[in-house]
Amino acid sequence: MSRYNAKATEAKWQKIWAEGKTFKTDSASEKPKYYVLEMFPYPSGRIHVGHVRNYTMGDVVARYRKAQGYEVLHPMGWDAFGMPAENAAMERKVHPADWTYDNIANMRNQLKHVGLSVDWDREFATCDADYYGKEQQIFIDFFKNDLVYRKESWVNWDPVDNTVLANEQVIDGKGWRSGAEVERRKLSQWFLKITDFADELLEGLNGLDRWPEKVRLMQENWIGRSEGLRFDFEVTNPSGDIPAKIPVYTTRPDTIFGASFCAISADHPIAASLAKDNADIAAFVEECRAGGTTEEAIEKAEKKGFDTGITVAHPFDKSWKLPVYIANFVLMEYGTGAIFACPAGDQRDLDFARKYDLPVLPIVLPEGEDPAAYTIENEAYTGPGIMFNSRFLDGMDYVAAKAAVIDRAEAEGWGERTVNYRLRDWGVSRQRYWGTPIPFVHCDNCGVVPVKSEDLPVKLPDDVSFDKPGNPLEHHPTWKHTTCPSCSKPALRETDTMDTFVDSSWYFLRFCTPDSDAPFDKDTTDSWMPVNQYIGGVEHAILHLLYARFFTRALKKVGRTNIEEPFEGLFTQGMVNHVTYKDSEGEWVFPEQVRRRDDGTLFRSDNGHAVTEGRIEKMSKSKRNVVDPDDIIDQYGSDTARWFVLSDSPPERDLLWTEAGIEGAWRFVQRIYRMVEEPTTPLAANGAIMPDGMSETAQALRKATHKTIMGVTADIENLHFNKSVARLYEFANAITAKLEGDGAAEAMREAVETMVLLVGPMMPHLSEELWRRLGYKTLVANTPWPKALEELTIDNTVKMAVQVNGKVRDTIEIAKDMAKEDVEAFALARPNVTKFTDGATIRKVIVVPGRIVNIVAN
RNA sequence: GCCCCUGUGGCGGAAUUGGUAGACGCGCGGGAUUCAAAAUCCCGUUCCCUUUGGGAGUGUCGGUUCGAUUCCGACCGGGGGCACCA
Repeated sequence: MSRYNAKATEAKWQKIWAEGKTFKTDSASEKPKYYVLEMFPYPSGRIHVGHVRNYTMGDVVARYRKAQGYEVLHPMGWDAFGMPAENAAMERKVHPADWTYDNIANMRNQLKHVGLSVDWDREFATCDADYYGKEQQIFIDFFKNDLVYRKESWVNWDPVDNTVLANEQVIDGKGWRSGAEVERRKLSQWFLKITDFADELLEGLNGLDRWPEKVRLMQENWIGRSEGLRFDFEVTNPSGDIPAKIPVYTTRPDTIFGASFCAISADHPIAASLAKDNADIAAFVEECRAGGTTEEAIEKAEKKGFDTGITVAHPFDKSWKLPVYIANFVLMEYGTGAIFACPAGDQRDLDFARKYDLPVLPIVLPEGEDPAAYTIENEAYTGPGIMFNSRFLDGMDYVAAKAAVIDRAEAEGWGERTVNYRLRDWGVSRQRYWGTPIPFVHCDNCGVVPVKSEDLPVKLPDDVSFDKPGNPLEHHPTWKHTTCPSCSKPALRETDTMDTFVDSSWYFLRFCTPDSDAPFDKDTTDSWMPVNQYIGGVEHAILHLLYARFFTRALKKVGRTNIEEPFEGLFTQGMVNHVTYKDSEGEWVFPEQVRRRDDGTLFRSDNGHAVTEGRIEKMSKSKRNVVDPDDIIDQYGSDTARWFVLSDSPPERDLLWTEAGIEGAWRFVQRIYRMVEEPTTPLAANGAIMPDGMSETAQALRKATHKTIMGVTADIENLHFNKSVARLYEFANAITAKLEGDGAAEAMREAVETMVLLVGPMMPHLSEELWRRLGYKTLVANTPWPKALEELTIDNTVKMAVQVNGKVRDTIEIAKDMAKEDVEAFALARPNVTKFTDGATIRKVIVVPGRIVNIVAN
């Protein structure tokens, strides 16, 4: 029996594709365009199985579309800036650039072994000066269009590493590297005005009908639009720095007569001015700032406040005075940093009121409650109801009351209807080396000045030291010293670099024209955009995808594109999981070290320790439940790995990696190979014509062939790769079934050729190899997708189930176009049916043509 | 706490608009081939009942329907997102 040599064959075809530039994309092509993109990888050093799954899915789409006659853009690059490179520099004394480019070289090599239909000529890394220089240009464009600004803002500061930490890098209130207690500091930071686009980004979600509902929902929640009333409280006892008015925002203006106090954030300007002359207030404000970075701390945090002594007048009754508290649960970043509190209608306000013994007046009466007896105890009521205890609102539905209060506020001029967003502007400053330098200069005369376009890129210095904590750009002896682009006097460079999410917010545009002197060529890029199918991990559902959407809109605003939404279709694939193994010492064990004894017990190959199987978890280095794609490809070949990651699990769900599964895929590879090399029925000659009279089995095979074409096409179209895999298995079973009589050789030839073409997107190397062995000189990669002959797939008879009282009692095979009455009569006469209907009265017979007959009898 | 998704054999999972539940794969059992093994091929494999045959069955309990994995309600389990957002 001949065996397929995957390793040698795959290398051969990869070479042919590369040398023939098979997957080079021509932007000038007359064909319709299709842009397939997978989220580009971070060059961590090695690819993992998750990458294989992600890129295989994209590759199936790309190859399928190419076969469909599209000019396909399917590029690859590297999201190459970020902290791990600096960590490596600190730990191993390697330069971040060297570390990164070495990793890229390794991973590129690994990816090439997967056999992706990528146009490698378009490859770039975000850490290429050519790329980040263009990014600096975009940043300056944004600055000139008021989309970039500087603002003092609170950051997580690691006092040991002397750096700002992202929220994700703060673990239990401590720096993830140093372990030091994180401080809050106010620093001048660069921001991008994503909030200008809040409404657009929200509205735009409606048009993204090829995005997962889940992702749209997550973005919607993240943007967090709310409608309410903004109004001013008049301070009744203003003095010194205390202003005459305190603006507040509420989504529940209907509850205004349940107001009990006003609360301001510890970061509110009023709190700050009070703290100047009052040590107790200063201490309280400090306390508020210290606590509460972690979720757990917030959950457990007690509501705390400080009575400022200030009072404000109720907007509807100037004689009604409300105390003003500084409260630890009020956020400066949302709304106006101050609230009116109605304890009966808000749990936080209620907790606070109970603690400080403030009034709790119920104002919304739930249905069925007695207004005389209804009280609020320890649970606020936030549901619907009728207003009471609310003067002119009494008796109104709470929704009508909302509108009534806003209308009055607007008419009387002390408030207005306002929309608020949870979304904040995007702080992009990072005090790090390995990122895109923010292209600005600080001049004593001219202030903050953008670098001139002709001086871009502002390159990172090569000679940097990571010995000292903090930002190496700041420590560099000369780099930051420059001259002002405007007045030419000595000035200082900005030493902040950009958040790496900026790099990934426009790379898909650069791929369209990677050699452009501009960030990208507008016309060509617009001809490719939007990305027709974007594929990546759901972990990017919010940040990356929202930032990319914002960037595209912002780039439209500055005139660089006419596109609004970057990704027409989005697919989020699941993770790859594997069982975990632990040995008797409690140490995690790599799967390849696990051996099985005859009695089924497991042990470690290196030291013989007993091994137990643990939970199935996401592959992670720390738990050692990882499989190296290189090993798999070396042993079974890329096609086997590709086939396996597409099998079984729906692509959006997690995939369980098993040894048995990969072997199953390998068996299938061999099976297809044998279909060509050792066919059970000899194949007709290449190009043979179907004879007129064909045997029943030959016709059945033809029918299976064309049904499979239809099914697999629909499945790939809908990204249901697991279903197309199942269909191809079924088709393989049909091919191996007994075949004889006239036309057998021709039907077999057609079936096998179809199989080879249909598996092409999934197992491209095997497909090319067999296509050649079938006598073709062309590449499958350049061969059109097979077309189903629909007339062959139509059945003349149908099988129908016959139910009696909803239970299946018989199946009948009848002519497809048999009249309803005839079907009914036929079914009623069947012995398996009469057995159940004899002695009963037939009440009703339901005939659904082609599907079912149900006889109701009792 | 709020929002969302999900629950089908030993396992991963199929099942147009409600119409024969369990396709396909894995695993397992049996057989063929072989001196033997690997590989390959064939048969069986939801559970229960004594079989020809019947009964139950898609997390649980109800509802709508001739008919529910599919639609509706309540509950239970698993997963995800957000989180003091006024």
